Amino acid sequence: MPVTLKQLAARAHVHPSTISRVANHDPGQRIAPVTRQRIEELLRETEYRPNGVARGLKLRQTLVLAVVIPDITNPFFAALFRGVEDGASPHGYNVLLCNTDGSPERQRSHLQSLHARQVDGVILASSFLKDPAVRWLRQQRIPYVLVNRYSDQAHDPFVGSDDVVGARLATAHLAALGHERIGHLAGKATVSTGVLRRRGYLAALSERGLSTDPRLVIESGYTEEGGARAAQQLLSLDDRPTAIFAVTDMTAVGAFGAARRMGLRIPQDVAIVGYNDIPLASRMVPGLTTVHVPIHDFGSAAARLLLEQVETGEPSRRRVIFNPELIVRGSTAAGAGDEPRLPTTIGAKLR
Amino acid sequence: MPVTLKQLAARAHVHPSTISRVANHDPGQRIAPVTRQRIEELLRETEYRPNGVARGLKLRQTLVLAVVIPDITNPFFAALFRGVEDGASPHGYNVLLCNTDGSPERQRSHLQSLHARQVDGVILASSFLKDPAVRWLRQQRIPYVLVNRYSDQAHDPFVGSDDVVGARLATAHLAALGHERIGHLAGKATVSTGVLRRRGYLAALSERGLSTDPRLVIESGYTEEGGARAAQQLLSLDDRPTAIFAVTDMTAVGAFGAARRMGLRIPQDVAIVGYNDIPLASRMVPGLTTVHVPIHDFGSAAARLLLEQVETGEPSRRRVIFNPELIVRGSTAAGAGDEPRLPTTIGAKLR
DNA sequence: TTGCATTGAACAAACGATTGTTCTATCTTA
DNA sequence: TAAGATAGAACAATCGTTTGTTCAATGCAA
Repeated sequence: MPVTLKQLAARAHVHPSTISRVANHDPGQRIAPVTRQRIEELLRETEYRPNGVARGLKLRQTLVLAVVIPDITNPFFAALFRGVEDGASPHGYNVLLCNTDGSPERQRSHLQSLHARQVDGVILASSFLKDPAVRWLRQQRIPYVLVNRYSDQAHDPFVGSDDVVGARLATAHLAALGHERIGHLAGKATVSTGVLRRRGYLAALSERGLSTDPRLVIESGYTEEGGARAAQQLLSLDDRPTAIFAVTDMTAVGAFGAARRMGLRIPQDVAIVGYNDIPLASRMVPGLTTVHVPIHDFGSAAARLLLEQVETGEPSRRRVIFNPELIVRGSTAAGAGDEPRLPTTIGAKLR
Repeated sequence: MPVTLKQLAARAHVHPSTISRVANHDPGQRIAPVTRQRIEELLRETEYRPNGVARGLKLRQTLVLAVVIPDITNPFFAALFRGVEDGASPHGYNVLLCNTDGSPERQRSHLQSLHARQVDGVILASSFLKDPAVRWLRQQRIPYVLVNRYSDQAHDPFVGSDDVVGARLATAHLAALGHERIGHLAGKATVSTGVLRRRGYLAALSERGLSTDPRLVIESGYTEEGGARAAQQLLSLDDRPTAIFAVTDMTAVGAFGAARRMGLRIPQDVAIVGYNDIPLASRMVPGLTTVHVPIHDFGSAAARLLLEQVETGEPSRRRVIFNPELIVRGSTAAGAGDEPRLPTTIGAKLR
């Protein structure tokens, strides 16, 4: 068992509060220099560390944050988590990770558990539009930040990118390549990214004067399996699209698989664009054209916004929006672009 | 603020301990049925949940576990974490995630922080051979389980596979294909997987009567960048190897990139085998031949072993060893194997 | 020498829950 | 009816820290 204040107090023949004050450099109370030195020596010697649980109870601050996401095996969320940890860890915080698999019930139950544990704040990347869980967080006065997906309630603190712009970028790119039938693997109507990226897709089409055949939009969700299923459906149409904009890279990966299984070449028979630019995107063959967003920065920015609230005690309504950026790779550029463009310096970050 | 026992006690005109006993179904004390009902109704109505921090302090049990790994963006560790969460979550545990980036200092500092937080147990997948941190865990009587890597101290509880067998499988496969110069991207000499897989590699070579040219073994570490660097070095030799066994899939992915940049075809010019069978392996083109281990099961088995210790209060020395299994894909099988074999049913798990 | 600051440390009350012990009615039984 | 058993609930200590308050001892000035 770790040493406690009381034990140290006994050894030093002082009151526990005196030890506590020395350990915390309490500015409000004078300690005799000689006593201070004696106690500091003792603290070093015994490697005293205050019990975090007791501290949490007394101070109502646990130094624990939580990240709630659909699934950590999705590389997007893995990178996001690293961003959060890298942002929070230097401030002494530890981070709990909760996977919801997209289930509102699991999200709800995780949040309740986190609340009972008195975590200092929650970073939520699995929220829905009009999510009751978000209302609940607000009601309970639990500091929180929404990431990537927002809930359409009055100004939640949020970190993400402009999904409409990103989706328009992707779709316009396909149109510029001459594609006239462009399909969309859509996210869910209950999730902001689903709605907004679909909106961006439609906007780009109408800006180009292209028809918006509703059969070209199929809901795929956000998994590889969903992407494969939806892409297969799309590519089985009589007049199948020659290009597909997928709501995320993982669904695009599913589309890759489906196209391959159907004997279609990428990009000659069907061009594919994803969203997020996860590390996997650049490693696909051909490389996946996608909309780059700074995933790691999402995480660290969210951590900043959250810690801000924790420290001030005030809820924030700040939003941090990053600019999405189109990265063109082989999955849309025929010919030389068939292979991902590789940097010549080994170890350089692939895009 | 969540409602407390004291507040409920005031509302129900009873003592807090009575509420606590009802809430916990305390078998040691009789509660009048009428009182019980009244209180149960109150608990439901107010959605009372005991404060986890206070509970942790009193019971010396926080219902929090921690997973310590090098890097969650490595798909191997992401899958491992899911296994742990899936194993621990149904028992009411939340899980902290700590990334060390392979640094012993960061590992050490994380463990100390976790100890101060009184986590109930630690799953450590970043340990070194003769790791002082492991000794420390043992000394502090913190329940722990080592995963994937072991530390060569007396029988730590451990979950993993037989690395020598797996590496021999991989290397023998290459030899059976006729390769005579087989290189190895080796892990570190300070890590069990590094030592054991190298041993398996050497064993397979000598069993086949193949020479063991020391220049064919280059330490790559466990990152993609390290794999790329080491592979480039290996493939620049005058008489370069025609096959490479990489210590992990991520280093194999690095080797893929290096080979490509050097204009070498896989598997015609150089065959590559990895280890772990991360999801990415089956998506490479060509598919990566690799040694399959049940990563998710590693995690859930580790959770089981850990909870066992937590609940009995006794340290365990149990070891769970899974059988590694060779998965042959296009990166070693020329011709038809050039493309990964894809299942016909969409949504089936790719191997 | 008395009185009053000032210094330095002890005291004590939380934080919220758990649990062994004690207390007070009510009920049995002789 | 008095004594003892029993049911049901209150009491109180505890987990380890933090922090406002009190207290004792010393110093200084009048």
